Amino acid sequence: MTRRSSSVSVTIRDVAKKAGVSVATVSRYINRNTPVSPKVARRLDKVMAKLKYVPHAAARHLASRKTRVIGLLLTNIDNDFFAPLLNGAEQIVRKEGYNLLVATYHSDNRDSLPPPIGPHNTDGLLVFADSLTDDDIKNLHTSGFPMVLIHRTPPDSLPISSVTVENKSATYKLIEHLIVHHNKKRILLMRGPGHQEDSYWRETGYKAALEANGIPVDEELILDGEFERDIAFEALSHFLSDGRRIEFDAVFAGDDDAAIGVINALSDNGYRVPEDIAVVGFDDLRLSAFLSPPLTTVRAPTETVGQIAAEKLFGLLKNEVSDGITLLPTEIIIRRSCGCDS
Amino acid sequence: MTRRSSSVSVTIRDVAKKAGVSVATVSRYINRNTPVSPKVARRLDKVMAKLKYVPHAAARHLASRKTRVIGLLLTNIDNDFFAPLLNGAEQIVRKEGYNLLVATYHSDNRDSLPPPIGPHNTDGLLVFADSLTDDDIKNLHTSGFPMVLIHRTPPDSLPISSVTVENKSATYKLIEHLIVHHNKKRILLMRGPGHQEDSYWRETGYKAALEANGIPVDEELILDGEFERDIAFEALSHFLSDGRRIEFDAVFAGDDDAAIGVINALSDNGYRVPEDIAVVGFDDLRLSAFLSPPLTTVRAPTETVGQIAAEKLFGLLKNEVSDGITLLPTEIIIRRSCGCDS
DNA sequence: TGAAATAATGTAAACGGTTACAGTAACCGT
DNA sequence: ACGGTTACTGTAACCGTTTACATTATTTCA
Repeated sequence: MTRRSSSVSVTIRDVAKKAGVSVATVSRYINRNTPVSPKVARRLDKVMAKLKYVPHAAARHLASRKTRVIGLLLTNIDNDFFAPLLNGAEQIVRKEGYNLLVATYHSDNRDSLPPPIGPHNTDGLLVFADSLTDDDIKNLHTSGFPMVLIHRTPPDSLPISSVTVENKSATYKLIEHLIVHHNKKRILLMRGPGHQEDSYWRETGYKAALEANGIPVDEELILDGEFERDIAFEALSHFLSDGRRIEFDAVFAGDDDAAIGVINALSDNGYRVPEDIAVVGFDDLRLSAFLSPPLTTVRAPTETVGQIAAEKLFGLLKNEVSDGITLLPTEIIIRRSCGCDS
Repeated sequence: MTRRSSSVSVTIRDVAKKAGVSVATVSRYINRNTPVSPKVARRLDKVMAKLKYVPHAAARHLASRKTRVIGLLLTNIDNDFFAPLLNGAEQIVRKEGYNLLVATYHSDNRDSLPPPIGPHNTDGLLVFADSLTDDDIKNLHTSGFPMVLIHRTPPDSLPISSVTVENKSATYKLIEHLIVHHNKKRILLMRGPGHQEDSYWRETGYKAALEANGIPVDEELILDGEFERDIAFEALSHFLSDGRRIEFDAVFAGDDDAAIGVINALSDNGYRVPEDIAVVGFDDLRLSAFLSPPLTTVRAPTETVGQIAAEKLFGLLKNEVSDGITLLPTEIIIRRSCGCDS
């Protein structure tokens, strides 16, 4: 027994020597890129098994200039929205025999460190929303680095692959449902994060629906919910305890996570949902059907987004050309929080 | 403009030449391990910024024999249980300037590939439950590879760090609550995955509580829920539609995810929760307080588990000795699904 | 049968860093 | 003024693969 752990120190040379061939042959057999005689193949199988040889990833990466790793850059993890996204991406990555490096970062962090993942440690990047600035994205793109954007479109209409979901018309339908089926006229909006596209298009859909139905947009009914449960809770609680007592009869929470905060704030203040105030969300999280009341929302195919984004990235790695932006359809899901009894 | 992307091909030698120093000096400055004169330091800062130099991770790994990556091996991702775990781990990993490689694997996959992450591409591993077999773990341990187990204890009482949560006494209290406060006598158990320790201890706690209260354990009241919503739903639906109509008045679902399946199966079959059947879970997922009815469960500090596990792993990397198994406390959370009106 | 084509293998130079070892320059105390 | 520190800096070997190129063994076919 030597001092060093065997599994870490057995190299391709050990295998080559023991099998009586050159390292090149071993390498070729491992990578299956040049045929090797059946005799040698069998011998190598045995030797590698006996020695428990595992190729050293870094050496491989250095020599081949491929990491066999793809990176997923998120703005945050602690939100039930991200689990299906990650899951979808991981499925494809695993199927392709790659590894997945997951990191959180936000383009606001300008002062601090550069993104922890990029060309130096991955073969390609899945970039969620505002995890990177437009400039970061442009730089990566001009350097030819494979990348697909998630829930955002490319800056300057650059030909960068992107997959996102339809926000505006789904929101429009959702708000119109509130107006025509439930006769709501004072619908409060919990806006999402400032620069996020989902946020922008949902707000646009909201305003379009109001206007199309002759309801003026009242800026006093627009709060910042940031697509986060706690922030939405605080924002609405503050709004409710504010002396001004502004009337409203429904809330579009921006997303389902914020909707939970909204429902909480409402019930803490003695409002019943949906009898007093209707609440609707967006995303259709796994939990949304099980809330009390079950949440009327928009179904976004988040796991599929993760899968398609990863598939596109692998397409890029295989030198296929970027196929532009994929907009996945969404559908409104009527449950009880809007006042329906389905 | 050259053909190759500049950001990928600028090496430490380019920096050294342009700054008029040797590559060793550049390396030393980057790694801050040997002091460098202030003059040179300033020059290097400028040159590296101008050239947009980013050290090539693989080359670094190969030379230093450190990857600055830690691996998280899960059995699956698509369960709200894993988001906080991942989040906790990622926080610590980021704080330490490391990267996180996430993979799913299961020790059942014996036929197929070896685990995608290990000594060849990480400096240490966070191993969740049964993602690895006992043998895999023993091998890694004898080779001296840093590793901390999550939600499982070491095989053969080996001195491997481990962090998990208290299952048995919490379950005991939960079941006893059903018996003494709600007078339940026929409590159905949805068992978790076969070899998982959480599963074992929860079943043990369940049986101990029944016996301590003079209720015989009835194997007919034990179903396999696998800690998964859909499986629990199917198992219970099948049980209910089975001709035998076995009586029961409460369900311990094993975990909260399964509890959702249980509640669904029950209401699909015309039972009211908790009036007809009480339901309790385990984990206290983010969503559990918002279910209808709000779920009585056990709070497990999953995000903290992720943090502590990662911290322990970094301790190991800094050559601290394994500090054995950490058992985090759990507490029962009474809400309405057990029949209480809190 | 022998030249040409084909298949399998070997040799050795990268890949881009780290670090042991060996210098050199400046400083210090006597 | 000089030996001994101290503080940086440089040279070059090495980390474990891949792969271009060279070489050898085996077929193929006129």
